Amino acid sequence: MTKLTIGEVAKQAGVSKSTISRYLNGNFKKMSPVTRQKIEKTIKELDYHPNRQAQTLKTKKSGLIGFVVADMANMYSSRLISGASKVAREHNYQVLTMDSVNDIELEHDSLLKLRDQALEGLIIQPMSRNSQVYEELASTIPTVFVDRVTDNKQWPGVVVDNFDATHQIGELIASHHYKNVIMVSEPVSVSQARLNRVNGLKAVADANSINFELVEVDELQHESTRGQLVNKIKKATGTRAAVFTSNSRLLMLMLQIIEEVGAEIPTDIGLSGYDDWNWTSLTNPPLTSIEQDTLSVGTEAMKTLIDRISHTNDEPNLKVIRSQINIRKSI
Amino acid sequence: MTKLTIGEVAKQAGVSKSTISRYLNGNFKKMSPVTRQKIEKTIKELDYHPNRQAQTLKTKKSGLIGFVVADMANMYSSRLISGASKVAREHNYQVLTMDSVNDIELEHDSLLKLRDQALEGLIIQPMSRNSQVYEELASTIPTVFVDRVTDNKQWPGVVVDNFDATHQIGELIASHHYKNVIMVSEPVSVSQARLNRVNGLKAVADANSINFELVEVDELQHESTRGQLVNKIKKATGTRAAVFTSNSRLLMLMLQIIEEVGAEIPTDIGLSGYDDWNWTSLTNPPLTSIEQDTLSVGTEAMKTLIDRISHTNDEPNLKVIRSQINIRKSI
DNA sequence: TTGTACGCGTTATCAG
DNA sequence: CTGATAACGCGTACAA
Repeated sequence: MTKLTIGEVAKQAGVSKSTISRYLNGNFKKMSPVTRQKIEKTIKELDYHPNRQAQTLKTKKSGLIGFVVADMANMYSSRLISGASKVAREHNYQVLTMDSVNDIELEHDSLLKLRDQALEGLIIQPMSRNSQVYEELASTIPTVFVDRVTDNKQWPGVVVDNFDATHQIGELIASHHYKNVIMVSEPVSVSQARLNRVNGLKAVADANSINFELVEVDELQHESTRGQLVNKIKKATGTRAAVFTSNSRLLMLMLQIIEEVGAEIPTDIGLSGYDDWNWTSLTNPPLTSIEQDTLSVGTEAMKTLIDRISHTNDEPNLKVIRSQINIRKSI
Repeated sequence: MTKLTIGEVAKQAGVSKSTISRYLNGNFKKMSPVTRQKIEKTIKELDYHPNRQAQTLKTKKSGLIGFVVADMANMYSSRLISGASKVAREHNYQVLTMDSVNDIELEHDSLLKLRDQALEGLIIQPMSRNSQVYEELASTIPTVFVDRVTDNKQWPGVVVDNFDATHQIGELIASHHYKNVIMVSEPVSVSQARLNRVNGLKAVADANSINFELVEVDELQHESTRGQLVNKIKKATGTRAAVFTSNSRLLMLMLQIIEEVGAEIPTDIGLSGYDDWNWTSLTNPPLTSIEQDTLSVGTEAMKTLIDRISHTNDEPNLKVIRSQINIRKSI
């Protein structure tokens, strides 16, 4: 059994390699229908399919796009890929995914490995605001950054509207005449995104002379953490306070605690927060929440990347994906 | 600027391409330290790195492993990839991920695309129990199936212990002298996994003459669905009943409903179920739950795949990953 | 309309 | 220890 190459097909079909190659690449303009059908037939018979590596070596087009995510095991990253893959598929690209596992060194390694793959484009959910490798890669192949902004304003990016989203929730809270806002978040200083979320909410609170308190919690599983939160809620109950959490777990935890304390939502206390898992419509009452459109971040990133690859649009730009505010009954 | 190839490096270093190639592939056995250092130096200076496509074309080793997941946007699939990627990285493989998006035709297409990529191995979370493409690919390159069993017993696979896990929970329930078990699940017949979960629990119930009821729910967001469940719980309260849910959303929903009804856990009613998001330790009381070790499914799959690639172990085998039973205070 | 011949960047076989 | 040289499988001027 001789291995199946374009040459073999040519022999079987009684034509030359060039003709087969033309057929494969859709150059039918100058090809007699006879030979075309002959080729089609033998290709089907032999079940031949061309070797991508050889094609790539020749054309420099691998059909591959690299995607380095911060943490594959995180819902956020995987939705990113999900959205990006969809668009990639529509444009006949395949996505080579690498996981940084929240480790800046692993990200570095991943990037280096991707560099040698003749990628046509690259999407990065960056661990840092800048780096030598970013520079090198972004200057070599079309690159788009997602989720986190970088220092270099020349690089196109797609991010989420953290400030605006909590700002909107803030407006909602203000319109319901709350007097206090308690924001529960994991440590804020380590993440620009968290900071933006705090600022968005705080801005409205300040503007409306609503009292704003930030509660930073860390070890959620600790009894003491829970106890601390229980006390906070007990004190806040009936004071026209609204609780806002910066992620889904915290939101669920607070919902639990409020029920445990016996307070009514929203009569005794308001509750809202980020929902990463899509469950806030199932509770009683259904929770007003912010839903990040991570999928769109992925699709938009891939779209702008493909624009760049085809030079449809080479302008540096930062796209902001609006979060969805699900207004329900907890505020 | 002439592009950087092995030939260019050779010229600069004053040696031949062959020598450079030897250097690149670590064949230092027969190489003077002098030339070795010379090469090392110029490679660093030029910042040269070899072209993978050319290497692959020559060696047939792409360093690529394909992974087709059922639904990238699903936590289960992404954890699978996460685990697999980790092992792949340790062995210097890269993972080419494709998303079937729960569509059998898209899976087919993905598989066909992967076929042309000179993959060294393939992992599939299959949409069906068998198919022509599975046969073709599995007979061509080392392949491992994950999460779902296939008809062909020759194919290695890694799955989760659905029956055993719920069976264990059943034992726990029985040991606490419950008289009724209410299992809440999404439609069972469409999924072998769900069926196994039901059967595992039912088996224990039957063996211990515990009354077993299966409640299938579909449209969770419907008011009527919720109403139906509320009624069920009201009736069950105080009858020594334990509720078990087959996924995380349902578990959360039931927790909510039980609290709404005013029943105490576990005094008035028991509660347990699958936890996909790791939140059951945060509730009050902390919930006894089943945690699937999806990550391990991914790592084990990649390990057996790599064994197959290196022919360390070519036996057909089905690995079963045990779920973790988190015994807490709700049963 | 089709075929010839060369090159893409690398590895491997063989001499030397 | 090192260097020619021939593949790997394909695309494409150029020629016919």
